[in-house]
Amino acid sequence: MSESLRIVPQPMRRQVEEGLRAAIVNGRFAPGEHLPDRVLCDLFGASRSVVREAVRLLEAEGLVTVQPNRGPFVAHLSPEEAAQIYDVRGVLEALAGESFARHATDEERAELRAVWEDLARRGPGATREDLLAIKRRFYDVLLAGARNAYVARMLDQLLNRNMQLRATSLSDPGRLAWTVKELKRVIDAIDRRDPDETFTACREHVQRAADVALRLLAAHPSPNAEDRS
Amino acid sequence: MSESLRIVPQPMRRQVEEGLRAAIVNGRFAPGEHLPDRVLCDLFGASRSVVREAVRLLEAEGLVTVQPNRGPFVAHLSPEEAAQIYDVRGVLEALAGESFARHATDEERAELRAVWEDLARRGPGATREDLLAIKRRFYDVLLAGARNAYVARMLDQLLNRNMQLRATSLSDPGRLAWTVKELKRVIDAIDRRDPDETFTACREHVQRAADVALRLLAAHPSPNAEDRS
DNA sequence: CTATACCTGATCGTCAGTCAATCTGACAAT
DNA sequence: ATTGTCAGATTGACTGACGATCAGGTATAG
Repeated sequence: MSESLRIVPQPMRRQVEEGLRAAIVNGRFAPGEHLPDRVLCDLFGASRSVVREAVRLLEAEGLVTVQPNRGPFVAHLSPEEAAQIYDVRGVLEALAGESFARHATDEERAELRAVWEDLARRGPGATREDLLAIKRRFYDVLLAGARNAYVARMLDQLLNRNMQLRATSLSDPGRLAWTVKELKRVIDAIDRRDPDETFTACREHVQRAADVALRLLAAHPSPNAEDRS
Repeated sequence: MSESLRIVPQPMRRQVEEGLRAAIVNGRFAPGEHLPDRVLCDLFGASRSVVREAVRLLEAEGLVTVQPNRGPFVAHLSPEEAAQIYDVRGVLEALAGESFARHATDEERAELRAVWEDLARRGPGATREDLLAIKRRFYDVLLAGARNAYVARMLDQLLNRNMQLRATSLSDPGRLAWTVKELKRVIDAIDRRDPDETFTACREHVQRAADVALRLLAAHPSPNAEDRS
């Protein structure tokens, strides 16, 4: 575990990238909104070069779509895309869990259980932000113990991509209790050092979350979906 | 299936991006090689802006690593990274197969089987390029029938990332016969409309390929691995 | 002879300005 | 109502420039 003490300069490009990503996943820009270079430039106080490079990265992540000669737009999330994302999330999270069950240290297992207990203590009065923060910690511990940088990177992207959906499904009353129960199955399988059961438990957990989220999405039919014919 | 007749301009940025990616995965640049902006500029006849944007994308794909103030280098592939990539490939390919078994049309199933038969007809005298081309067609058909753009994009990236390894493992004598046999299990499961068995068969196929590739990698210990202490 | 200090060239990160191509929207003409 | 045209805005791409940073070699001190 050689901790790198090297300090890495944070280029302005990365600040713009992270700022823009945060603004999108937190909903400060509405889906479909137009983000011309000009406004991004004086919003971040950067030149067009760095803004354009940052936008390219977010385009590769799927957070913005760039129409030729029209510029970047905040990406929509269609129900079909959402379902696809949940499918991929399912197998990646399952792999992460399986890997965690194989490779994590005892400390990491204990920490994961601690995060779960933190979540289980929450009553129905917990705010969305609290729940998202705890879930984020859960993922951080899980991915750290999984010893696989690729699954971590890809899962991060997918979690960003459907952040809005996660927020709405987490606010569904009664979902919290099910989440806690499903994650208990994951934790227990991990403690039993049972990778296969962990895999299955993780995948089914995501599948349940997908069912809730997609049901809500069908009920609330796409708040800002100007469809492009 | 509304075919879009819209013509899309191919920006110069994309040409540079694809050209550079092809050059790297085909081994025209050695791992660890330094690719300064300057040489890329007059190699592609483009300006620094577009070269830099293209390099950013390849950095996000993991094909190049950019050291601050030193520029882009062709990425190395350590044995640990290779193993991680194969793990992720396993679950993604399994998901693709499972999805194909669920959603593909009869025509697509027939085409997948045709590609497999094409592969099975090859004797041990087949060239690496031929085998890679057939395998590429197999993936194209599989991903098209899986109806999931995300798994397609991510799997594409991973296949590019470890192209060198795939080439070496495909050239291993006797590997072809095993590949054909493993893929037959996949095809048969698909024809039986058995998503679960397809999932397992795909994942085990990738696992076997990983075993061969990583064994070769351990024998041929990293041809160009100047390790950075 | 070794080790430190220093200098120099190369490269990156960023910026500002320019130019052509293209899209949008409105307005005019048929 | 449809078509044609024009002005403004925006993108795609290029160029030149400047300071900051790093690698490598050279000179100097011990």
